[in-house]
Amino acid sequence: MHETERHRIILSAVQERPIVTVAECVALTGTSEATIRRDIATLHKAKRLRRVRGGAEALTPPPLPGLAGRPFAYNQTLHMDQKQLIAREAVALCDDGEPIIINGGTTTFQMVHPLANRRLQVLTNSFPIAEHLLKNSKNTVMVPGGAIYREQNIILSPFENDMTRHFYARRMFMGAHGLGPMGLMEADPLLIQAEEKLIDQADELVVLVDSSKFDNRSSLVLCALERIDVVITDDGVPDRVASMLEAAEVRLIVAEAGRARKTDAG
Amino acid sequence: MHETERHRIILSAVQERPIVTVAECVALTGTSEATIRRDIATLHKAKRLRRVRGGAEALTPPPLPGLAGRPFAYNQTLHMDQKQLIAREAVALCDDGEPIIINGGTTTFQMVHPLANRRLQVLTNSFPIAEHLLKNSKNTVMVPGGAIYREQNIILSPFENDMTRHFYARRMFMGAHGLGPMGLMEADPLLIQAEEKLIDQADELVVLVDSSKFDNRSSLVLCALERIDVVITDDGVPDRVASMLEAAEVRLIVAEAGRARKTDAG
DNA sequence: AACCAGTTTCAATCATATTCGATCATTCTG
DNA sequence: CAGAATGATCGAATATGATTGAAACTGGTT
Repeated sequence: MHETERHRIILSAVQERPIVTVAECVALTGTSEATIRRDIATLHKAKRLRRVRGGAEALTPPPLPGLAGRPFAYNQTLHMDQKQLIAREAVALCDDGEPIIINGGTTTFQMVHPLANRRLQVLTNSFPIAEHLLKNSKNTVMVPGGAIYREQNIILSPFENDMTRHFYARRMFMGAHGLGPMGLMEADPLLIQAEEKLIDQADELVVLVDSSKFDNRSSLVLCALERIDVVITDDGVPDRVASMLEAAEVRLIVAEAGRARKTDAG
Repeated sequence: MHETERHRIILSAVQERPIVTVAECVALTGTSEATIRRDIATLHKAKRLRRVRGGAEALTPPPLPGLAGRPFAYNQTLHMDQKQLIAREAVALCDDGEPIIINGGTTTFQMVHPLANRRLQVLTNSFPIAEHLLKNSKNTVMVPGGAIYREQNIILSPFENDMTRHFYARRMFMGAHGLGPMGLMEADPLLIQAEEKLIDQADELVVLVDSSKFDNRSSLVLCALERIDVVITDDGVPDRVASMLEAAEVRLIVAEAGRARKTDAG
């Protein structure tokens, strides 16, 4: 067995489990302990894994997750102020008691704060949103069934017949990776799949995008502009976008910093 | 068991409760006190937790203005040691890669710690279990769809056709309110409903009950003894119960404190 | 408060088991 | 046959578990 082949095996093994022992690698490759040690040492120097006593572990950094999911936590920090303003407008559209759907994403996640003292029926495929609303609010929280994807932080079922089909909401709220003349765009096929399951389950489709999203392009188009009912964005929205939306008969809400928004909920 | 595995388990445990004792960690990992002390000292120096007399506490003070599930949090404190031992035996039954079902409950919740460094496919209707496994392990986590009930901390769908029907597991693990000649008993109708949905979706039905449960009576019988394949309990199990289970051809596993359990998994 | 048992927890030590690193013999490849 | 990769061996380094005496905490009494 060649060196690179062993390396490939070791690396794949180390990603399957939290830790692989030298003995396991020996069994896996049919070579000797000494060789495996040498391989692990090499891979360690090449920063492809971390060497620990007894074996090796994946390089995936400190597993101290405040919120589940690293890419999610990272995105959290971008354009926070705009996202919060936008989310506030979104929640302001809702009346207590109403059923709504919140699709996963970092922008929609910001809705949890204005939702804290409301009483809605919320269906969400976002695990962090469900978690937060459950712990910090009195809203009714529902989730679709399925596997929980760590990276995207969403719950997605491979099956047609799930909880989703039985739920019909007043509004569905979703973020997006981009918004342009072709329509609503996503970067991740998994998100497309998740959104398609929910998109027809509400009267009104409300899209939350901060103005940086108008420049984003992506190969995956979720739906045409005409399918959208409302777009909420910040005051950085260019005129061309505003008229594009108007042409498609999309209601445009611009969330501005100054505007005092009463939550109405009590 | 390797150092990093223990660290993972200790860190996962410390996030669940304001404090974990050395003894709890010993039970959780099957190692000695000395080792746990050394681990805690190491993690303390690495600023991953705070060392206190008797054990360790999380750095992030209290994440709980404890809205989520008070009765749950309360039950958490009862018979902890037995529950942890029992849970450890339960996890020891599983092989990596296997699909299993974990029904919600405070005893089954303890399975999350030995599961921390395993790689199984876990379907659970318990929101806290899903949350913890998602954050502190690499297991595949799946949930059924439905509303999340705060008091019981479970996800329950009113509909017949959900995710559940498509999942078939090697084993289903569940706790119970009581176990007697009539069979398995629950106190809460909601739990009965949740359990009925899952009970037929696995080869083997494994029941986790500490010995105090053998005295409990309740009006709601979930199933007969004969339906159960394995019962895991602590060494306080009375002889009459042991023979009762034997007569019903139920395999009885007694979790004992001393027994070192090697995880064998990786 | 201060004191005193009794208990629990801690730190240090040592024996043992495991793992590592270096060395050298062997095998493979061209 | 040369050169590299691999396997085996063995002393060194490290991790672990048990033991033990010191230190800290507990509750009750004066």
